[in-house]
Amino acid sequence: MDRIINVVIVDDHKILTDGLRTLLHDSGIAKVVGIAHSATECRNSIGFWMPDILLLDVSLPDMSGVEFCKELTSLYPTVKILALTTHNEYSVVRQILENGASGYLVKNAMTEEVLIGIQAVANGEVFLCHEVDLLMKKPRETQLWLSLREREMLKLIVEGLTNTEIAARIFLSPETIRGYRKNLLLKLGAKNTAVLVKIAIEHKLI
Amino acid sequence: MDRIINVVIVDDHKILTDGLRTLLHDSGIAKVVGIAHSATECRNSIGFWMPDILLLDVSLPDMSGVEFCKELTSLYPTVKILALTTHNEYSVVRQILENGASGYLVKNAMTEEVLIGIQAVANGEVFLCHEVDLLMKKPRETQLWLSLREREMLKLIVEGLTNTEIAARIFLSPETIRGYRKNLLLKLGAKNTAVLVKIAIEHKLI
DNA sequence: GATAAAAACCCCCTTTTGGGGGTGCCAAAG
DNA sequence: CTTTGGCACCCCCAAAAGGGGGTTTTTATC
Repeated sequence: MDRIINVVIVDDHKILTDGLRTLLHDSGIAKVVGIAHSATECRNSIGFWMPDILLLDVSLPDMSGVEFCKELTSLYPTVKILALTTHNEYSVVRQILENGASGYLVKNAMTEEVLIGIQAVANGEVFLCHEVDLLMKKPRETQLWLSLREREMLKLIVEGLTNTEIAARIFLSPETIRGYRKNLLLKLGAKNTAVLVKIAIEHKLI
Repeated sequence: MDRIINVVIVDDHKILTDGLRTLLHDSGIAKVVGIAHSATECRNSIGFWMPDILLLDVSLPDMSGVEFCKELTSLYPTVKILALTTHNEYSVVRQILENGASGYLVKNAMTEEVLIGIQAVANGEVFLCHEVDLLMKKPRETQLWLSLREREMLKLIVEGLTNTEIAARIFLSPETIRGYRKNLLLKLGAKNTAVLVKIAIEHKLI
């Protein structure tokens, strides 16, 4: 075993991608065969690169990293995706793992963890960096997790729609929307819409 | 001229700091004499490091980068601060430059721009990366800029306080708060509080 | 086949917000 | 010396949100 692992990095921070390329190269375990700074760039070259591992940032300039992850795993099932992001929010981790990622690293993890993670994922394992591992092991009740409908509702509330507008948009009774809104306030422990929006954005629930 | 420039990096993303250290070293123009992953870490060693340039991320885990920049420039006026961050928001750039930074780089700038920036700032110039330079040159009317009172108000609104609560907190008439609230909605082009909070957070006005 | 959770719906009543107007004071910039 | 912008204040009234209670159906999961 232990042949060199081919890696592609997708992240819009050129400083990070350039630095990481050097680091991986110097490590001897992996080689960066491609770098993309957006989903589009990646889409154009991935078929040619065909890496073993794809390091993916969730905050891409042109589309949601979660969406892109879903797209990649269905088009290229042999390419393992290792999320490498700034967020350590339960919601983000869970969403990207549900969409086909094989691992999750936060950017302030140790550099060695990146190497360990790449090797683990290349061997078919699922890898979570220490910090995220702890996060996922916490009892489920303490985590913020919303149903599909609730997330949809939250998005529309954050966009500033009133109950009646939301009702018209998704063909439901305004009373139903009111119910969801109240429940969201309760679930997220928000006093009013202002705090609700704040929590939604901070926890990347949208 | 052209002696090697001593640089310190303050950023909590260890992957970025490690990569950047290698990049700067390889460039031959600068040397990383210290790395800190938090304001506290930096505070403990800066007196010993005494670099020419300090690369500073605004989103530190333990305190606001803007505050920390202010602190550093007053304590160590000879150390030039070059902000290196993810944000290209007018408000963030303006605030950090007002607090003593000598330059501003966004993380998705070209790696070469970092080198150019470091050299420029070391020569006593003010350096803005291309993207930010364009941003600052845009006519002032198109930029979001709030007065001190307005920012204070916005913070309290985002925290979920009602007009009456804010009034009680800062000893003003509830009608005054109402006036500010209306004006904020107008200035930021928000339809209601939900959108106001969203814009405030996204543009880092708080 | 029970249990639980999500989804959709309803009423009463109070508080808060938002849209529209308006006033006056003071300091800095032109 | 006038204009502009920040700051503080006021009224009316309609719309929206929030606090409290409730019901039913469907859809998983055990």
